[in-house]
Amino acid sequence: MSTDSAGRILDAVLTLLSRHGIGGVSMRAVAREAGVALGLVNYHFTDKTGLIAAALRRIEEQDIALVEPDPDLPAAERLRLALRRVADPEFLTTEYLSLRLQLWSLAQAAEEFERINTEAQSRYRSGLARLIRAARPDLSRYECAKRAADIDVVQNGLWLTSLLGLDRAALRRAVKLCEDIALA
Amino acid sequence: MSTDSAGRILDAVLTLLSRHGIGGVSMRAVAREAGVALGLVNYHFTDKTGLIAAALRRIEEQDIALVEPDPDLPAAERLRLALRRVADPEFLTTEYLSLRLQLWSLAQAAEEFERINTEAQSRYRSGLARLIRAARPDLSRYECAKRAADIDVVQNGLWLTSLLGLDRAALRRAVKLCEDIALA
DNA sequence: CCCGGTATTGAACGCTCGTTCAAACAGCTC
DNA sequence: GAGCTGTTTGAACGAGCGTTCAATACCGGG
Repeated sequence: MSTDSAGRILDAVLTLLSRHGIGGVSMRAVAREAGVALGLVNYHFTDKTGLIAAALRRIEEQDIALVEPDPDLPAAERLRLALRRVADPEFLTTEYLSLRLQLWSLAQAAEEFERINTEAQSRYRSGLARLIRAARPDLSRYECAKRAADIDVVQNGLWLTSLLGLDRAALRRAVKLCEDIALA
Repeated sequence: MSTDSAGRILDAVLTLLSRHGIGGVSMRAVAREAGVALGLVNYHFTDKTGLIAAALRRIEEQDIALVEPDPDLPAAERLRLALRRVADPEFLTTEYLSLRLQLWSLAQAAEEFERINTEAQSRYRSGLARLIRAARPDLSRYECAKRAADIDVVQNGLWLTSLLGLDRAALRRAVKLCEDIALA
């Protein structure tokens, strides 16, 4: 939770996005949720598109942090940690998953949103490839990128499917599948 | 493409949903896209929620048909066909993929949408399990359901990731992964 | 104490939204 | 052709939307 008004407004956007989808995000609803006056939203952010883009960038930063864990750990441990963290109860809440889904689906609404999305996706994937390479220096850079792409597919499926209802056992099997791909 | 006005209206909803997301679907935009007057939309469908729910049901039927292929083929062939069809160029167009994404993200907007989604998902998964069981009668019913769940994860990831940009080789590897899971 | 700029407020604007409805139109039977 | 039933039209309504803006509150430095 943020304390400055701009931060509270961004938090409000993400909360509403997750709760009701883009249809629930109006300038008035955002102001109400953030506990500020309507005019303040347009004071901090030029327009609605800029507001949503700022909220999008804020959440994407958290994603990148997923594949940049504690550098003091041994490489293999860092990789395993990163692969398991996507299935953490912390990230598999309905709020967070539906927020992710809403962010993805925003891409169709404006070109800027799509650019932010694909950029974050490729940053995430190359971060993952770097982790694999550190844990498995015997593999070529190309092979690591390939495996990162395959893991990305399974992880995206894991997120999406668990939003639609996925049992715990299937979830564990998916995480195991990712580890197998990374370390095969 | 439909010829009756109600069908043309549903087509218009799906077109607009895929093109601009839910934000692009207004009663007026739907009427314009379908080439009918505004009032006719509310004549065929009680309100906007009912309209979108009807469009949702229409597209889900196509999905179920994916796992119910030609019953004359041998079981193993039917399974392989179903697994490959999700990666067909016919289904991997941006229009269709972004439509799928929009449908998923609609679940947050109304309880009815969410119910339609999860219901279709479980119908699809059990259809897939039935195909696996027919191809591999030696497996237990439970094992087939497990494999269907695993394949569902990878397929969902395949769809979602290819919307964000996935190379052809990674796509082929994902399809192969599904076949390996089914026939292992 | 007052001044400067930054932060914040809420009323007001024009616009689009979803819904309603009386009217017109089409196809049909008698 | 009159009458009936089911379609189709577009104007109208009130509500909510994003944006603008003059007015107010806050606050550190002169």
